[in-house]
Amino acid sequence: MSPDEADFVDRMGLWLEMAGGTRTMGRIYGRLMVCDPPHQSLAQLAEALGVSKASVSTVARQLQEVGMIERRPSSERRHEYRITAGGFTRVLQLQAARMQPGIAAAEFGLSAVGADRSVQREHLEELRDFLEFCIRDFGADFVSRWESFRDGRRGNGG
Amino acid sequence: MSPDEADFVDRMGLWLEMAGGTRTMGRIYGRLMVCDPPHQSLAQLAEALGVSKASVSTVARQLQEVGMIERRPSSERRHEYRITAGGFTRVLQLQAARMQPGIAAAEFGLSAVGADRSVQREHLEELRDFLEFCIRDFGADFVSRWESFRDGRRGNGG
DNA sequence: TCGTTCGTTCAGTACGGACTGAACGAACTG
DNA sequence: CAGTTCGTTCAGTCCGTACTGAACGAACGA
Repeated sequence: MSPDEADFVDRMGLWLEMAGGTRTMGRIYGRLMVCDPPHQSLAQLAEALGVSKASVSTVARQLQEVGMIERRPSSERRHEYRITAGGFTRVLQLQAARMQPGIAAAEFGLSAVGADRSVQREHLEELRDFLEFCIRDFGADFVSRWESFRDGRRGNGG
Repeated sequence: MSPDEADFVDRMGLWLEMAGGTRTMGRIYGRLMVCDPPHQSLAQLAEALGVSKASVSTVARQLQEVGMIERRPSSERRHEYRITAGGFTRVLQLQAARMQPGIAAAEFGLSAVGADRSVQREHLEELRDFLEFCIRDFGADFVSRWESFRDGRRGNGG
């Protein structure tokens, strides 16, 4: 791995760490973005990144569970990890799903504050409505908007 | 504070904790959503939530910095904390701003991988384009979509 | 001026989680 | 069958951070 590639990998690690993930998660994803060939085994990732196989095993499964990377068997025991195309949209949708408990909390609050407290009820209703809107807006609408944006940019020549 | 209100406050705490924040942050915000009157002093919040003034001081400032609550002076020294109407949209926009370093990382990666590696360049370009799209889509477009959704629901008597 | 109350700050603690090393089971090679 | 490699799992460590208690500065009432 060239120094610039290693630098990129570390930047991805710092970025994902700042964005709420872990550094190793970002470094694994960054490595898979730039490695040649674009698929790697778990041991290769651990070797290239200088982290333990245990970390890669754990974190790679997390990345796979959220749909950021995919793992396909090369031999019976060995696996190849690679980037999932368009995995970002899935992450956004998973984030949207996290908002459901907030809706439940807001509705519970509405059952708790009493009909006479209009200001408090408005706060609760606005939270509930906003989260419902987010779930809807981050669903199919978002993906189609993203695809049209991407295709338009590609049509213009990157 | 009624038991149901306290229950709501704790649910908000658990929810924000799950969503990446802290429990106290969610509990303070939940308390401000349902308290009567809808504005409270720092000492009142600490008393009602059973946490130290130090925590409330720190966390309330964080909530204020991201625009979720506002603090206005009641006397010279004393302050009133209250919910900021529509504070959620600001949080989303702050999240969007966090994507900028990812764009920078992707562009750095593009300068590192060489023009012959098309697969890797596509990964990097897709990340860059996706993040740029998110920043754009979470901007004014998102707010206007949310406002029309909210007004439509209010018009229907939700 | 003095005492009280309110909010901030700082050192310390306690808890969670990211990461590691080692042990283990499961497949290829001879 | 024995030896090697690969991936998973688990106990343990280490570090960041959420939270507390106490000390402090700044404003009100007397």
